[in-house]
Amino acid sequence: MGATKTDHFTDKQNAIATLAKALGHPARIAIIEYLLKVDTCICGDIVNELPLAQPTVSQHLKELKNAGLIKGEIEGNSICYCIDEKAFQKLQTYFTNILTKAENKKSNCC
Amino acid sequence: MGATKTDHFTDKQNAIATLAKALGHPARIAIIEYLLKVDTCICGDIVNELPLAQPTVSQHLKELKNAGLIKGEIEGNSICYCIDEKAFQKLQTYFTNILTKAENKKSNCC
DNA sequence: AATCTTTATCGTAATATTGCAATATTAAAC
DNA sequence: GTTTAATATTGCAATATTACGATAAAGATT
Repeated sequence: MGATKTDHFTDKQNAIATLAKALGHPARIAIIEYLLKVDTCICGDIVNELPLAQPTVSQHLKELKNAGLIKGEIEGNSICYCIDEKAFQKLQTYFTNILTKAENKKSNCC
Repeated sequence: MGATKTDHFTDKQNAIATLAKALGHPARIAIIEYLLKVDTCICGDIVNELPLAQPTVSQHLKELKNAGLIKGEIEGNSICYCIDEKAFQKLQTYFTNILTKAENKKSNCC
């Protein structure tokens, strides 16, 4: 035991959970926010922005990339990391949907 | 080590990360979706809906409650669990904001 | 009051995550 | 080709999460 039983849930449920999980750490939220703050995508100074050691930041970046939340392209000897809008679009649509459904229920509910 | 360094990040970053983390498991996504599906909030059969043992489901419910994503009221000898819209509102607003910012950046970017 | 039903808690095993020092890799700069 | 700079990988310790059987708690039913 200890491992998540992903095969018992739908692909959609697993997909949303994966995205949410990747954002479930303040360092990764901070990375996303930093990527939005800087003007261009050529941003090789993420490490200096965060209170974490370089290998730790690298690992967080990898997780965000695996989840599809950011894209990374090699640009010379540094790397150009970017927000991947598609993933955030998915999340936003999902939550909008939840709110709509919750609103409709309101009448016969606590 | 192994513990998240929450004190190095802003309250807002930690708050969003906490909400995202709570949704970072397919069972908890499934619970939210089930709560939306049933007509009323008096729903004592969440356990039967999930492919997990009762203590496991109870634990997931507790985590969702701690994160503020659901509310639970004792209703006789069963419990009335409900979506807490405020938390989902926060998430939706957050992602809308991210998308807006990402859109503005698009020009001078990959 | 004995029993049933529903939910929570405890204890514990298996696994995953977090964080970093040390080291590797790779391309630019000299 | 050697050094420098930026990022990735490895290995490992500390901690957290996931899952469940056993048990407890508390109101409902008989």
